[in-house]
Amino acid sequence: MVRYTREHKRETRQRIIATAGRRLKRDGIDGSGISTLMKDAGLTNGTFYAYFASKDELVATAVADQMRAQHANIVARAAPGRAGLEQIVRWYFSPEQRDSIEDGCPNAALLDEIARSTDPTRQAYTDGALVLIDAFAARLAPHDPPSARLKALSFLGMLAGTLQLSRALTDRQLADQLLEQGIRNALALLDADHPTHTA
Amino acid sequence: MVRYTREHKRETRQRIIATAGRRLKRDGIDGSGISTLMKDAGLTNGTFYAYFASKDELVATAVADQMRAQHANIVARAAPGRAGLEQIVRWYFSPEQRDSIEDGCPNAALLDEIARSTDPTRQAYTDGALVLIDAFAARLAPHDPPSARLKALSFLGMLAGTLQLSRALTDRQLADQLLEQGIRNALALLDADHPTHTA
DNA sequence: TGTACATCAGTGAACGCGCGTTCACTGATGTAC
DNA sequence: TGTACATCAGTGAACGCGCGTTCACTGATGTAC
Repeated sequence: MVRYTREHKRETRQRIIATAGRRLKRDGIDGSGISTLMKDAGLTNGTFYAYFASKDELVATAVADQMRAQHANIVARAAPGRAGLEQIVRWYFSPEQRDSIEDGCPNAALLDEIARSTDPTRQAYTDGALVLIDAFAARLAPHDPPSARLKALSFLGMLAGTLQLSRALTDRQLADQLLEQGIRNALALLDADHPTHTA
Repeated sequence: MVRYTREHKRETRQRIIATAGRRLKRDGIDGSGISTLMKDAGLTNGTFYAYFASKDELVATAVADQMRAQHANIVARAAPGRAGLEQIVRWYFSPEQRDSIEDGCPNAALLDEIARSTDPTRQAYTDGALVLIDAFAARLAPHDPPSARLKALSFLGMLAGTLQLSRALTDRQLADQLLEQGIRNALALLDADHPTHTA
């Protein structure tokens, strides 16, 4: 077994970040302890500080990683133009993605906790969100992406809030209907003319 | 001083619920301890269980109270029809309401934590949300409110998600621009034709 | 009206537990000679 | 090539602390006679 190599340690670190991302989305930031986070990665609590200076640092790193993964796996893989955005919307508002919080969108799972977090975490989130919305904007206005940035940003907020609401409701049928309504609203927003942000 | 009366105890209970609502919105559910919640109401931790069977019960009660207050203070006081909804939107997306989390909207402050909560809390939230959206629907479609329920529900999700996002971003200017874009999107949603929910 | 007693809102210390963090230690691996 | 040693990923117990919850107690108020 390869152990005392930089590669091994990098892989272990990456594994901690990835499993922490899932756990944080599932149980929340305050709801996830170091011991649990390390156990998820197959390790004990003691070795945590060989990888991160504090829980805060792991949280910020995991949030950044989750946003990056969201971009790489979902957004960057979608078709160009409006068709890609419609793909994303339909995936986003599917009952499957709503019900699998661990594998789902970090925005919907953590947004209000991130707003309460320390600066490094909020900064990591902001950086990740900017990458996401640039990819949205490029599909909204291929000729002039910057003009669509605000629309892309509000689009992200709408997606996350609607999904959170669908997750919070105890009335399953209503929650499902909300997802369908979310698709209609999102498509309408995409098709609406957008004013340039200097207007 | 009046002490050993039902009234006194009811008032104290109401005070705990009200201050807890503010604290929960500020620090989150997992981030607020019993001692702090009681100290906020001018009491010590020991007497908590004379008022509530568990933290869970207080959380569910405080969420219900916050939703009720949101309805009574903001929504029910708004003008009838579209004008009232526009009032609400402009208040909701004002920088003041975004920056005063304690006094602000419980949906935006707690939605993802509520989605992770126990059934009583999710039920309390759902009940409160239904009252809110019925008031929205009555203004969206005064002639036939039920036809506008889903639109009203998605409207709530959009409001909460956009506000959360504006709170999470570290780029203040972008966060402010998002609020303005939120107003535009919300008004556009209000003005769009809505299909009946049976269509 | 005055006094003895019952009521009960509220106190504050304690319970076991898990938190974030620290640290002495282990033992498999890599390296030097 | 074989052996002694250095390295270091990982362990597991412990730190002080705050958590949710329990409980014996206090003392001001209300009630009975």
